[in-house]
Amino acid sequence: MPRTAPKLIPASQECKDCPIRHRAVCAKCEPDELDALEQIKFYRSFEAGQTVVWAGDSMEFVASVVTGIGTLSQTMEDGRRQMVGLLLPSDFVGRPGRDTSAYDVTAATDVVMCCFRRKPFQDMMLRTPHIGQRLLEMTLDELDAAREWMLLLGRKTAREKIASLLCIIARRDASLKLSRSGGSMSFDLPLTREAMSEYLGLTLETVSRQMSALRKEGLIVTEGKRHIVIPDFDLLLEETGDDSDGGFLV
Amino acid sequence: MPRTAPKLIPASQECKDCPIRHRAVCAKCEPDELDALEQIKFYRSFEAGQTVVWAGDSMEFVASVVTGIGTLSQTMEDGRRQMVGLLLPSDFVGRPGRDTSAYDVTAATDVVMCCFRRKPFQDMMLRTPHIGQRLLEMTLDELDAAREWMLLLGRKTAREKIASLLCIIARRDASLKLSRSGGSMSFDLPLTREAMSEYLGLTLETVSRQMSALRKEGLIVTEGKRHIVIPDFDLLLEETGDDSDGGFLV
DNA sequence: TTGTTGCCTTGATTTAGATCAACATCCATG
DNA sequence: CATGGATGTTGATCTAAATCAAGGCAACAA
Repeated sequence: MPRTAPKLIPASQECKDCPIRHRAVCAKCEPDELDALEQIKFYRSFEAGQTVVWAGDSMEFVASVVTGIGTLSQTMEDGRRQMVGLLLPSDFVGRPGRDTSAYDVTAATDVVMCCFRRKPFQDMMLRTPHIGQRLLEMTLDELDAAREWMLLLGRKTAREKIASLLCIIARRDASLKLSRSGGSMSFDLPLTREAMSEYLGLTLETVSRQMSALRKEGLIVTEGKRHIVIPDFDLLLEETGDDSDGGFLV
Repeated sequence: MPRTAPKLIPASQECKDCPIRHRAVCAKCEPDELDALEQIKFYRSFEAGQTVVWAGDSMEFVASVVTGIGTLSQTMEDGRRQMVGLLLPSDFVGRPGRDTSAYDVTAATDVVMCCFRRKPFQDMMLRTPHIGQRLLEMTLDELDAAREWMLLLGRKTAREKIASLLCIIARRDASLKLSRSGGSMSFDLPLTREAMSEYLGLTLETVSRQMSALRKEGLIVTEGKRHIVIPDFDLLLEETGDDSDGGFLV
């Protein structure tokens, strides 16, 4: 599938003077622009499970995830919940021009965010077109990801959903590029079974059962509840129902 | 839900000299920018059911829908299909910077598109920041719509899905603003039962059954297969499972 | 007029995943 | 080191939607 993977700015283009390299917003920043960003920037950290903002609450900043993993979710009146966004390091949170959050934003693991006060950030976007251009790129990538996710929600079986989620996390979690060797890779699942079920549009029981099934068949190996080893990534990929080429693997 | 409705540019800001008012891309255009757009613009029309491009095919233009309704769909190897985008007049098609279509683009009704050659359009975006800004706005709106759609696919019942789709079309189809009177409105369904099922992640039999159920209960009235009358919009809205305020109703 | 074709509807049956329920494991804490 | 709460697993049963199957109806062509 032709989904474009979120582009990471090559290290050579990062803002070296920037204490944290918030690649999301200042990939091409000039010194004066960087100064301006510094002026309106602050950090916030959240513990695993903590809510960053509730849907409908006012949000006086936009932010970029520095470390950890967050989620965006929608809740129906009767409590049914669907995750609609997964936030990984360098992902952008918040919509310039909107002053309340459209979604519940939650820290799945401990999270550090680099925040920018919203109003001055918006002003800066007007003066600095490449920030908007970068944001457009990122938003288009997110839209592609959302559409891939819609296929998963609408048409995949529970087994395919689980395999897809594991492959998505394995692919996107930069931390485990290191622990990859041969066809095998391993990582810590950043999501509880409940969070996985909210991601996939399933119940947590079904998630648990399918995880057990994949384990029994040797497609995954678990160490404790959360640590996952994928002995053969291509084998797991075949269970996702996606085109064999993997499409958006980069 | 705080989804922002796609913003239509007020008539006062439209390009009066532009034969079709492709509001999507030239809301604030200066005369010289308008000229540049005219240079790279052409029209194409498609019959209902015709495919505009297949996923993976090269697409040498980006476009704005002038009239009619189109769809974006993804297909799995075994033929399972999921619609991932609905294109209504003024919606934008194609991704600047990408030369092949990520999705099957299909005309649901007869469609006219205002196309711009991709390369020059991209060049123009670099020179003309407000086009990019407008595109960012539109992409963020689409992302919100996609996330609403994810909630529908992941968590709603068949009945709620059908009610939601009818409300979405009723709300977005500008043509029927006119046929609204009191709480009732009516319109021609632009989708076949099969297309509805691809939108909703259901089978066409389930779509048909739920339509019949809503008809029997008087929530909708049908004239022929395709013409729908909604006697009381609020009553139908209650069947969608969404928050009572409707959220993104404008 | 009589096929033929494309949509749509309805009925009978099956099934994947939900729901209800019990129990296991792992910590953190008094 | 017992206690309690959060998290995860597994089993039994139920059900919403899928699947399989048969027709209906309008448009159109021979």
